[in-house]
Amino acid sequence: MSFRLYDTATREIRDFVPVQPGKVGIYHCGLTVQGPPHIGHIRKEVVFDVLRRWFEYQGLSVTIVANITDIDDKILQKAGDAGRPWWAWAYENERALDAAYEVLGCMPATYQPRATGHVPEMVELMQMLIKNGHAYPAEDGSGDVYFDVHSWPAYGELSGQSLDDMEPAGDSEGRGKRDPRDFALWKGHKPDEPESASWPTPFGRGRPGWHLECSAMAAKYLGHEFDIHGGGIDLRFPHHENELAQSRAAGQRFARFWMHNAWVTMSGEKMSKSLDNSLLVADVVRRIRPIELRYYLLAAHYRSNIDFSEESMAADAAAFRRIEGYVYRAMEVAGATEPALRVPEQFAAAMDNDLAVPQALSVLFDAVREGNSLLTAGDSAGLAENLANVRAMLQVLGLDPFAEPWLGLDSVGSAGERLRHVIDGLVETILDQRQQARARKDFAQADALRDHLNTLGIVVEDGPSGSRWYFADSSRSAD
RNA sequence: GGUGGAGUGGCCGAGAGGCGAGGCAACGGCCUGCAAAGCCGUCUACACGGGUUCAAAUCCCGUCUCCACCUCCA
Repeated sequence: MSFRLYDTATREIRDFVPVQPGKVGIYHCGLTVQGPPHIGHIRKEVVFDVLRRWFEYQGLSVTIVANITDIDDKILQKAGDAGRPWWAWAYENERALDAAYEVLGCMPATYQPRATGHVPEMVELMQMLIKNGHAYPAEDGSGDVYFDVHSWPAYGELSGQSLDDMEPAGDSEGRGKRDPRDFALWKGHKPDEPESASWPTPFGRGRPGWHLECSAMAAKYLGHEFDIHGGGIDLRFPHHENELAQSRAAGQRFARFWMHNAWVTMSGEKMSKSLDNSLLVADVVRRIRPIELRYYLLAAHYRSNIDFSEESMAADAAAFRRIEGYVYRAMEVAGATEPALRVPEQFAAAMDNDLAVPQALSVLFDAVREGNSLLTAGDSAGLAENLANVRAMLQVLGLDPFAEPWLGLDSVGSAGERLRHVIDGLVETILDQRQQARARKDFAQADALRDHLNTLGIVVEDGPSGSRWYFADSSRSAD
């Protein structure tokens, strides 16, 4: 079975055939770095990270380009409000975004081009569009350049809308547009904006108009025809619609597939700063382990909304711990088993079907149950095979606790490592005392020691080969 | 007004004409000194009203409710 993917443009699931055999080019809209990322932003990264891992599992060479929009109205406004230079503001939030990728185990993009670094490419594109009659400099001398939507009959094809049904742009009055639905390719410099936020062009100083940068950068790094263009579903219109129109009008084929992920909502409503219901990644990972947050964000199908609640996040954390607990116990018995090279067929079939992660997870859970039974039965050969399969599946999802980045994530040459070493020794001393108490059937003393560890947030499990312990709400440790 | 999506058991969440997805929680059993973890079992759901069909959560018609987008948005 081959990989099939839902294409927003055609609203159907189609066979995926790469432009170049053995290679996949993906462009997805990174972020406008106006603020630190919330868990809705990062869901998109997790979705595309799983997509990328699935392609790589199949032996394809993946190129991912994720842009950073580092200049726009809101960046200028927020930086101004904070009394900071716009470029410092943008860069600070870009680093926060990179930190969020890393903490959730997302592999870095092949490249993250910044809008401000690609002004010459945008100018070239505008000149071509003007020459072809698809764009025009504003007639009011503002320095704006607009795309002429009437010049492009296919306009609206991505979002299935026709020009006649569209509401005019809210900001169109008093500007030099021929039609209120024309959109800005370039924004002329305004006297009240910092000089540093403008670049020289044949049409005067100004700055990118948001949509143009993606067309310019996608073509530069992925070519005039590439495989997948992605982003959040809200980008479908206007952003992606406009990109598509620009690039096609400039003679490019552009993306073959459009892939859009759904929201993380709060009580059914979109997460947004204006509603004051955003959950910043940096805050959430203080109270839930990042690997559990990753599980929560990928456990639902990427085209379904996740309505965030503490309860559902806790339930998914418990579900993940079921998997993790098995992997730890099995690793203790089976030793350092490497992940299998191939995932089980049913798992692959689910992933091939438009990244049906929920179904893939049901295959994974079936394997975990079987593995737990093998563990009880003492079938070490069967266990090793099962564990290898489970880890192979987890690696595709970026959730293998024994693979990077989760392995030793919080202990790299740090004071944490030394502390952890000390705690290991202390807990084991107490467990030894408890074992001695159990041996002489002093269960009151044994229980008191276990209760004491419990109050410190340490869970003790007795098994046939001794006791093991782990933190009730953090990473595990084997005895 | 236009475009798109959703409503599934106590909760989360797949599926899309017929064989109980899966997880969390709860309860019962096994295991355990007792627990925990694990295993086995129980809880038979698809917004509402019609229709098609041997058979509908799934298809058709109608209704209700919710969400998103319509040039700032992951």
